[in-house]
Amino acid sequence: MNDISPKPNAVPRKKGVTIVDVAREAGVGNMTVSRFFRDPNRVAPKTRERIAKVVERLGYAPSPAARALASKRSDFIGVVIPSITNNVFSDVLDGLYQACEGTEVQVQIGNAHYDALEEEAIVKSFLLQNPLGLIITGTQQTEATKRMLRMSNARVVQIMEYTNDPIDMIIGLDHKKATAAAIEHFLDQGYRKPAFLAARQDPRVQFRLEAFKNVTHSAGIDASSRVLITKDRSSAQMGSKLMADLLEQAPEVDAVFCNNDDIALGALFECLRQGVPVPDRVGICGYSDFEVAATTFPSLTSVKTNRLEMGKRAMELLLSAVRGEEPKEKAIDVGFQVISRESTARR
Amino acid sequence: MNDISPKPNAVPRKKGVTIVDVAREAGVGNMTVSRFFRDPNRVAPKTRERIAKVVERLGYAPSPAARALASKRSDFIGVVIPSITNNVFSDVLDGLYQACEGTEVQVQIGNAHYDALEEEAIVKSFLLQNPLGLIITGTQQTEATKRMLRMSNARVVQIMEYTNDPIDMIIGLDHKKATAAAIEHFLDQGYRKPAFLAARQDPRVQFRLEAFKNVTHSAGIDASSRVLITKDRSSAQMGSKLMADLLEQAPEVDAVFCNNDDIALGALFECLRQGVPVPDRVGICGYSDFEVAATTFPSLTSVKTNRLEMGKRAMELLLSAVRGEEPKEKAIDVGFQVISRESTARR
DNA sequence: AAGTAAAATGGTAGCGTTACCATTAGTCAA
DNA sequence: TTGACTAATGGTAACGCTACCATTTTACTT
Repeated sequence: MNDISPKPNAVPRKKGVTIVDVAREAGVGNMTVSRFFRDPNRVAPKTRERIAKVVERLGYAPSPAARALASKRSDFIGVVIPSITNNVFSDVLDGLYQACEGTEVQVQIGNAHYDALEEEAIVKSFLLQNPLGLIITGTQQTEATKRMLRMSNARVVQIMEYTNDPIDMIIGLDHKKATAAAIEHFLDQGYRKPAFLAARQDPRVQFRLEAFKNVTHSAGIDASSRVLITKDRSSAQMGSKLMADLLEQAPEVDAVFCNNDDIALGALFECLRQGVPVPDRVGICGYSDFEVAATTFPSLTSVKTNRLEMGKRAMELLLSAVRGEEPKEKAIDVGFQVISRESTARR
Repeated sequence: MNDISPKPNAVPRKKGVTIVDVAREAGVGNMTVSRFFRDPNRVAPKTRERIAKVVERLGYAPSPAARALASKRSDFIGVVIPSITNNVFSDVLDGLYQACEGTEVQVQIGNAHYDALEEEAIVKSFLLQNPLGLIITGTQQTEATKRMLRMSNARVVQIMEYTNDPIDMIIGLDHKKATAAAIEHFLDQGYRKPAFLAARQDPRVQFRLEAFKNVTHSAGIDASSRVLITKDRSSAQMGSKLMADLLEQAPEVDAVFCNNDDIALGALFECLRQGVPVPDRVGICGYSDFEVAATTFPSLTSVKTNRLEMGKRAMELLLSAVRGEEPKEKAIDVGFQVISRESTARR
């Protein structure tokens, strides 16, 4: 454990106005001032006004640390995601932040790097601080992580996936269904030799692969030689590389399902580079529906996963649970849409 | 101010092991245990070992809240950025997080939405918590913000820009120089009618525009009719739109400097769509050098801004300052590189 | 062995708030 | 007016740690 603590010579802050000063000036007890902040309508309107004035004049603001210590509760929400750079999560984050704007909650982000043990360590460190709640990605936590979360009294929202057996609450989508819909879209368009490109890091790739196998199998198609999965992280460059490999290994391919839009983007560029006509010779379907998908040429069919909404609702769910309003639904499916564009519009 | 505090019926956490328990079990005073965590080599090796064992056995971990209250100092670092979804910042964030991995600091992110007043509010709320330090984007803070920062005793690192007059410390690059280099690259390639596409939200656009004007002017070029700036946020779709507008308004254009790679990507696709040959008819240069730039077709010339490094070093700088090691350099220029690729490779 | 400086340790009083309960003021019906 | 209830308020003891300084050990000289 690296020691980051400031050396004794580091300057501490000046001391400020405390709740006691406010109470004295306003001619009330400190509990009343405390209440004024915690639950304003438990203090009489007149008193409220008086306190407000003093607070304003003195520039008082409650100390989060003292609050946390006295109440054994801090007002932050820990968010555990597997990557900060992956666009998928920045959209979710955006939603999370949007939903807690104007509230007093603080958000703290932990980056688990697609590693369940790192995730466990982050959760442990978060729980130590008695967070209001935690938001955590997926359902593949270690047993120890799940146990800690269950034993703690922090509320927990899992995101990105959907299951009816959440640790506490969950909001996400069914990646199998979403993938199945995409593959069926290929079949509808007359594609018969689909491929599957992915970066292994994301555990949700597994679900999607399963769905891919199921759907192709029921359609009497053997696509097993067209499944390419790298263990590197998802990126456009990796998409190009996978596409190049695919065209070499399985030149018969006529449709490519990419596990993320960056991979799809790379695949698309590789086709442009090699002069492979899209969508006629090869159809391409991405996953996530990044903003860029609508503007590529040809524009990119993708599975929209409503991440902004997911983030927003996850935070709302958590906040309402924290407030004591037990949500009617503890598992929410935000669904998906196959956005059909030019890259799969075979004539 | 929205009231997020849990209602009285919300469950507080179970009480845990305290420093006193550890001290008792280890047969030492609590100050020694406190030291054990704050500054291990101020306690004798034997004692240290004894404490370590008890800590392990009891599963003790210090309470951040109590620490913060008693020491008037908390161990978090506030990061203020103008957008979470903009890839530019996710790279910086990644660097920041990398650099504080393994340390005890917590990172808290505030999203200022490209709004100086919102930024001010965030800084205020951060300072209330006596952060170890703050990392803040750019140099365009309000006067009030700057004053608060100067008066507080939190260390501050500004990022993204470079100036020799930082609030405290700064690490970034000179966007004027970087832009000038890009435009000169255009001129070197024989382009004579450059254009400037941008989304106004980012204050650094202003610097880049200035450089664009200067360089074109000194080259005896009047490019004023080829400056297109939208106030919407930067995106590939916006890039396509701007490019389409540009081709209509100023068909003579032969080179396009885009203020961000997503805009460049959109512009590139628009050219593909309209059958405008890149780089022969029009050269395109992006800014930021996103990962995708290397894999587009044609591959995209871009100004690399070393954001990961910037993030890492910003955090390192801050941490060392916080530790009391006064950095020799309080203003660091991480520089840039014009990465020349196919999109400006005119024969 | 004694003397001195440095290293190691500990006692205690806060830090600024909230929980818990007790008390006082206010409201309304009879 | 009084009783009976509710609303409003306040006193005080934690909460778990660190700062400050005093004290005790240890290490090293001579």
